[in-house]
Amino acid sequence: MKTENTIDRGRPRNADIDAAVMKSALKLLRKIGFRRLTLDAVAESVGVGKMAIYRRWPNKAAVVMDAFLTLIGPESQFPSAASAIISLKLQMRLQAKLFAGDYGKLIKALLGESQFDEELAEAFRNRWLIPRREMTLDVLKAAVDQGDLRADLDLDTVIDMLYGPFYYRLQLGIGTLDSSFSDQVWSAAITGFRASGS
Amino acid sequence: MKTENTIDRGRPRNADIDAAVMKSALKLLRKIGFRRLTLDAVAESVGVGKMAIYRRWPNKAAVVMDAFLTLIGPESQFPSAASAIISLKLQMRLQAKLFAGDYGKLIKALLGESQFDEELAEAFRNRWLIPRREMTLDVLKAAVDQGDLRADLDLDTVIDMLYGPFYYRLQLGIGTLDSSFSDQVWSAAITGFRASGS
Amino acid sequence: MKTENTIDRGRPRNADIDAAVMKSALKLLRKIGFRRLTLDAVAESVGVGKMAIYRRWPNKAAVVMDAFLTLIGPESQFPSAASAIISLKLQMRLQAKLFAGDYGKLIKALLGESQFDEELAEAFRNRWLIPRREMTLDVLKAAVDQGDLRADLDLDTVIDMLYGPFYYRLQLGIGTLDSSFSDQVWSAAITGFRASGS
Amino acid sequence: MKTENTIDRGRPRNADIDAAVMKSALKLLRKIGFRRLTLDAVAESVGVGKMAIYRRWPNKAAVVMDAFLTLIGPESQFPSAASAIISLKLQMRLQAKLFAGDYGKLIKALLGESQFDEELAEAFRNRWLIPRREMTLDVLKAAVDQGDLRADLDLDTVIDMLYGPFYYRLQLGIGTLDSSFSDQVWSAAITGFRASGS
DNA sequence: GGCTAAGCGAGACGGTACGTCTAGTCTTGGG
DNA sequence: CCCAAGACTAGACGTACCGTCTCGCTTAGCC
Repeated sequence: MKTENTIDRGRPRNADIDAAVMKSALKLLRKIGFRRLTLDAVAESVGVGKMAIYRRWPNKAAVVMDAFLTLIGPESQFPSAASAIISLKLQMRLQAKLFAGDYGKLIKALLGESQFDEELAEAFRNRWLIPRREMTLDVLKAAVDQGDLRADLDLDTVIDMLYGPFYYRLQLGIGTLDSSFSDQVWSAAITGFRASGS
Repeated sequence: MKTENTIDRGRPRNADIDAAVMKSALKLLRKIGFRRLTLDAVAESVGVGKMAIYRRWPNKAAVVMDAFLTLIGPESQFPSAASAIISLKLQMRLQAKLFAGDYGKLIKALLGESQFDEELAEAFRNRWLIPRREMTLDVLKAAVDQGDLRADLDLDTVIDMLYGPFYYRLQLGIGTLDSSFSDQVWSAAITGFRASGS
Repeated sequence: MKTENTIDRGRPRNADIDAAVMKSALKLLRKIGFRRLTLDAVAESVGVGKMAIYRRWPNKAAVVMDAFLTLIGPESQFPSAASAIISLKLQMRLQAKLFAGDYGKLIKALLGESQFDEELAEAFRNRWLIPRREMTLDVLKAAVDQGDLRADLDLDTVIDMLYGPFYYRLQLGIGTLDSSFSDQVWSAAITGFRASGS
Repeated sequence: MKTENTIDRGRPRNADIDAAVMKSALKLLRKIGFRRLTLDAVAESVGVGKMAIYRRWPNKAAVVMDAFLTLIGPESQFPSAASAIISLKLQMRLQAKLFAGDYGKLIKALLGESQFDEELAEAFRNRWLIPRREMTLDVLKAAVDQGDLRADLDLDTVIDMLYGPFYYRLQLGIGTLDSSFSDQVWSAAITGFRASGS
């Protein structure tokens, strides 16, 4: 996707720096939070000039976002299960667990910062949100095929109802995020959207 | 609530300043957003010293939050209707409309900032969220009494499922916030939580 | 001359800071030189924010120039003597001594920096050079009246010939700056410019 | 001086680069001055890597100094004349003209920068100043031989008195640099240092 | 009517991070 | 070994804004 049509000239960027910066950023992020995290501190801890960072990312938020997405990329796949809705249920439990832990803090911070930075928001949407929605969409379609959900649903709205409550509790700081909660949301949704006549 | 046990001495505060500051803050907020809004700018535009502001509010976020709450306070009441669930449906439509407009931007900013400022988050919870949840709770209880919702529900979770999707779409910047969306969420929830046997 | 027609409003500047900054600047200047002197270091050593400095002076050079001029202001007066040319001779010895010491370093740096900063150059001219030239001019006029110098001289050029060699040796780093040198310059000039017919 | 005892191996340096770099450096120097001149800019304008420059000169100042000296090298020789002091007079006029023009600016900048950079100062002394002083010294000795100057003079000081005023006016930005000024300095000096009894 | 306490406009203050800039060095692939 | 390109470290720069403090002045209520 990132096709550079220019030939590679000059000293190539040191890929280790990318990784080291993101790692350090995540570490500091967990320790002191987004606001108090400074790129000066990151640069110093990595033993790198600030320019090496600003050459790669436009600002602090972008660094952290990239770090987060790189870290979390492979996780939160849908578990395989007997039926699509069971797979969904299990995945929602994982999400609850994820949100309740350290990742939750990261998401809080990044989503918060995204409210003020459209680029960041876009990165969050494109690299975190949409891929996960796509996966969910596939599962929901399977559930429709399997006769567990009605065929006339707006599946986007279904997704919003399934996952909205997670973000809500995470951001608003109200209620708990555990599998009990997750299961309630799931079962209510499944009941509400169940294939009629069942 | 704000019981001052000291006798009022000295020059009393000029109440006009409170209003003017909040008004100016809201105006700037809409124009340039929370981040780029400075209290210096507010103070100057009002023709007031910064101290006059900091005497009234502890920080920038508090000013904006107060402005927001003062502005929005009377709105978003539950409309009266034939049944509780219909009243709920109408209120959700109002909420969708609210979130889609200028208020949505304010909420975005304040909720975003709340991720980094616990005091702000608390103010948001106590002065915006909880009052509205209480109202919703009453309506839901009425709906239970009226036989439209099962009696064994965790109503807090019900609220999360009803309103979570709104915040989700607002914060994530995905999808639209209109009465069609609102109605879908409502009807799915009502179906999912309907009194059994109906 | 510095008549401010605006009424004094707001918190007045703390005059101690002016003095402390200049003092610290001079101290650091002597220790590490102009180039390696940073206003960050000055600010920190004084326990002052950088803004407090930038509010008073536009840049590093201005701080140092001001410090220098404040420090040196009262010095290098013409000593009284039997005749004008003797007073001149004594003053030139003082100047040689001045240039050979710490002040010489300051002047080197400031004059060097002035080559790149016209404002600075102007300050140097107006607050250091011209006052001293005026004094010298008076002495030279007296010497003319006393019959020790011809009356048809361009006294500005005389001054250049008297003091040019000092700056030359200071800036070029060639030769020594002592009273022997000073006396040679003086006697050659006096001989060259002596009233004719002697 | 720069005797390399290693056999020439590998690709030979491209001699065109030396000239092109110095030319570009001079051009930029005139346009934006020493301070704002960057070797990055020079390298780019010449279409050369920075290393090609740093392989040839140790730093920015050296490049510019070299450019200046290469440019100015052949000029400002002593014109031949009937007597040594007349030759001196003519040369001083040339110097005045030189200082008043573009070369003056270069010298201003280089001498200014020399106040902060000992290497540069040394280059300036060794490659500009001293050669010219040597030439002047020869002329002054001839003048002594020809009976126009006393034999007991410290000729170094004589040189300082002859040329100091030029640098003084150049650096301090006071007075004009023309042949009238030059002649005044010359005649005063000649008179002051004339062989006694003449 | 004078006293006292607090409010007020203005703006200085310490602190802190920002993102930019440049010097001089290093590292690619290729000649 | 040279070259073009450009990444790299180091570190100062000048700006911005926060929340606090201080000045001279004003405005109330209390004695």
